[in-house]
Amino acid sequence: MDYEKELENFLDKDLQPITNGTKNKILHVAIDHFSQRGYRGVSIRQITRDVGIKESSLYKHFQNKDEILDTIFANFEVEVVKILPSSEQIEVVATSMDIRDFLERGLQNFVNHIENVSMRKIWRIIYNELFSDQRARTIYFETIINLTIERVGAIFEQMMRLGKLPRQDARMLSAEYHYPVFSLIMEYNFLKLEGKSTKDTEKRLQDHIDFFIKAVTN
Amino acid sequence: MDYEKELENFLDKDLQPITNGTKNKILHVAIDHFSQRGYRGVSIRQITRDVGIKESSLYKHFQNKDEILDTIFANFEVEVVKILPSSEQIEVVATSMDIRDFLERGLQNFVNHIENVSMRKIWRIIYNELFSDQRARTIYFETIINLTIERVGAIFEQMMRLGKLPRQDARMLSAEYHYPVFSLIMEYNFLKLEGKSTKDTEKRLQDHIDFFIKAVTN
DNA sequence: GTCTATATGTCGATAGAC
DNA sequence: GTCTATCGACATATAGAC
Repeated sequence: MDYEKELENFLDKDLQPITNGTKNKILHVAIDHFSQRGYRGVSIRQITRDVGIKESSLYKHFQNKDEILDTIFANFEVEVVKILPSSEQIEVVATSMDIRDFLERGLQNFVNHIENVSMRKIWRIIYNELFSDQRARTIYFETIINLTIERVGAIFEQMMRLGKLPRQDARMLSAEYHYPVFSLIMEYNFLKLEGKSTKDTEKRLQDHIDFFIKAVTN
Repeated sequence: MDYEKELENFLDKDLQPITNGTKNKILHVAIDHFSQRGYRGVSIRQITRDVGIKESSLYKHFQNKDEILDTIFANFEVEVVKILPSSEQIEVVATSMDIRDFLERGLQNFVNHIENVSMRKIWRIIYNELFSDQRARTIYFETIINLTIERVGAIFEQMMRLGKLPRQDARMLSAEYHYPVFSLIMEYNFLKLEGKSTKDTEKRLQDHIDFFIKAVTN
């Protein structure tokens, strides 16, 4: 179960697949270092040393240090959007699942996503750069938080129409569900960072689902 | 109402008041810079330039760069503990207030705290250094999150004994209340950083209190 | 696309005069 | 407790040979 996946090949910042092995390796090494010491705390020297090339060679693959981070963020955004329900799925999901199945399925999707070591590292980079990098802020607040709340809110709304949920402000309800989830995910990421057990956090996530369903359905 | 306070004088890392004007000014300038570009992103040169002294003079006040951050964190911890209900207050608070008054009073305490510009900047430093500084992690997760949940949980428990709340897991309830609050506070801090309006966030905080009270009392 | 060599700048910290 | 002057390390990035 603790089988940990890794992204093998990345996309470049224009979302074209990277076939060059060295370029892929640069990204792997950079992700590893950035996630541990932050973008500013990592030098081109350290990256190229671990890749096994000289500093000047790196500039054949990336124009500058910032383009490496750009590429990492582009890959992250592609992956993170995959775990959200798409607009086309609203109808079928709201019809075929009850509220508990839906929430637990969503959580499981996320757990699968975060079991990918590369993804978990990029999550840390995002947190790390929130205050110093506008791109990280945009991904976190607009893509992760707001888009998630909005998409799930649309499903809640459809469930209300189908009588599966009492009528109320669907977006607000989605926010109430997700804010604790985002906090706990952050906690989860930090515990993983320190190699500690995440069992408590996983239990709290489960408790939260229970609390939420109880609060929402009576 | 938008009168913004500032901490005038700091404590040194052993919590003794700092009377030296230059040393206080170094801390003010350092807080300002660290909060904008992170600890690593700020040089001693930049700090001393804005203080109006030479680099070598700074070392008469602090042994090294890290001791500046140490001092900032020590001051923050002192201030942040002040907004939590103390163990002695549990009894009287649980007796004299109902759940809504208590939550709104707590929120108001926090808003007062964060209206202090210095404090808000140090909040940003804490967020910024969460992944790279163990001290920041400890303050955030142990002092801010866990201690808050625990103290408020104790008050919830006492309210349950007094019949002001239905009996249930008090600590879990406190966590359910606080996780959205922490998320929204983080959002609030980022909006302030970008000079944007925090009205939506304040409304969501209010909505959350309403949702929580409704969920808890029926 | 890799290398050697180097340009140019910034960093934290110290020595020692006043 | 302020200053001038400086050290040694490390940063990003480029030129040009192969």
